[in-house]
Amino acid sequence: PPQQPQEEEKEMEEEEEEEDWLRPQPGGAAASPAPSAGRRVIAHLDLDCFYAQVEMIRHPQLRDKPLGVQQKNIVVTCNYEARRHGVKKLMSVKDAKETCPQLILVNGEDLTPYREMSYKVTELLGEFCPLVERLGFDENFVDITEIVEKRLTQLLQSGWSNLCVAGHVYNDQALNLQDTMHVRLVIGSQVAEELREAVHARLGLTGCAGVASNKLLAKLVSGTFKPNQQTVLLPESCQELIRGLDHIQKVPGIGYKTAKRLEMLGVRNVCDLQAFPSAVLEKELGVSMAQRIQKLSYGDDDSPVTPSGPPQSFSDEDSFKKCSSEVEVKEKIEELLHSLLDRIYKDGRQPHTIRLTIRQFSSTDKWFHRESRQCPIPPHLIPKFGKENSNLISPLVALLMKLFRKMIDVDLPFHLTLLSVCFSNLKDLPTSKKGSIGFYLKQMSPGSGKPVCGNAAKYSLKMLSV
DNA sequence: TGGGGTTAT
DNA sequence: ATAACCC
Repeated sequence: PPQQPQEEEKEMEEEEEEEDWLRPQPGGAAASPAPSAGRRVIAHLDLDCFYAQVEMIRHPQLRDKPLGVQQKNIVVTCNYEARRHGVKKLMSVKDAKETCPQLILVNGEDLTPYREMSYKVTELLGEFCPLVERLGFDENFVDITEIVEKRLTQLLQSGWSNLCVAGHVYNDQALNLQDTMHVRLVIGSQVAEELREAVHARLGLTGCAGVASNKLLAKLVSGTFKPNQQTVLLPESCQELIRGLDHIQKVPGIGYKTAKRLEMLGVRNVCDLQAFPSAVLEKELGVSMAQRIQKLSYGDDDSPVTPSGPPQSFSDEDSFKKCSSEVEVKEKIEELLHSLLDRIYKDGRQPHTIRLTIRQFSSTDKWFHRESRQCPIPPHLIPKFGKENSNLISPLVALLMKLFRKMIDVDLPFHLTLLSVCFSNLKDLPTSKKGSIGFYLKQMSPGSGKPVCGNAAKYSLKMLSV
């Protein structure tokens, strides 16, 4: 049973109100807790080899065979059977076939099935809790603080009985149920297990979860036990986790460029970054970046879980060996537009900006150097996005070709290796003159019994606050 | 090395 | 518009 509340003096801070009863023991090991841990409980969910899992659902007969997902000349991911045979993520098709001749490859250049399943996962998590943030197609952060808080209250009322951690505890650290944060994180591990079970039961997908007091730590800890397992990080093991990273680029938020700049300063690992003089770092990287990444190096991350909501942009791209004539460009652009218009139609919102991106061949500087031009979509075209309108294609192609000529002098030879079209600045459909949300939600398309606007209706609660 | 995404400047 | 970051 829990200790009784201790009727001691009110402390100077108004920070802790109802939980003086669970303070760490004065004699207890006061190892370094996560800085600014607060009392949040964050779960990070990371689906196992996501594209390969989706393909195994689409083709059940391939489930027990070594399976890879191919885009162009690359095996972008593969199932665990293939990994047992030595196939790695982002291996070239040639290497993969040599490593594992029985490897079965499916083409994954069209992301539609993955995108759809990805949003199903995010929406499912959204049923548990409103604070769900997507990271790519296969990861989600969930701020489960409120769920944990509710269960903690219930637990206190109903008596203690047995509180059990779900899954692994990082570093096998012993639990101290006198510590309120330990209790919260244990409850968090139970919630995370329920999230994973729901994703598996409803969508047939497995994945890993990490539970910790912030996003950085939750993400780092989720990978400790790898397929289909979960791990909770207790604050005292924070330094072990973060210092265990062998290179600074493994810290989420420190990418390729920043890692190179840090290396030039002699900063190679997380300990180096922790110990590096702040003033020097600030002069080198700017105050904001310097302070942020140095906090990250201590496992300190106060960034909130920001609900992603519907996508802010829709893009479609294709890469190729060579595209060197205007006619070819036009053909590729038309292809990209067809699938994009379909996606935008299903979303229900209207884009107000269009962008064309290209990559020009260069022997050095292999795949950097993309350029783009964007412009507003002419107002008279915008209403046409609501309908199944193929006559949008030609004005949009014309617009995109204008953007193309702003980047490329078509009278000179050129060599493109990528084209990409992006629609952004998405706005909800204007509300009808009748004006009410009810009217809006009841709009049906002629044939089906479904609302005209999928996501617009789905996310229409947002309109109430406008 | 693919085909996506986001935010900051 | 680009550059950085994420998957």
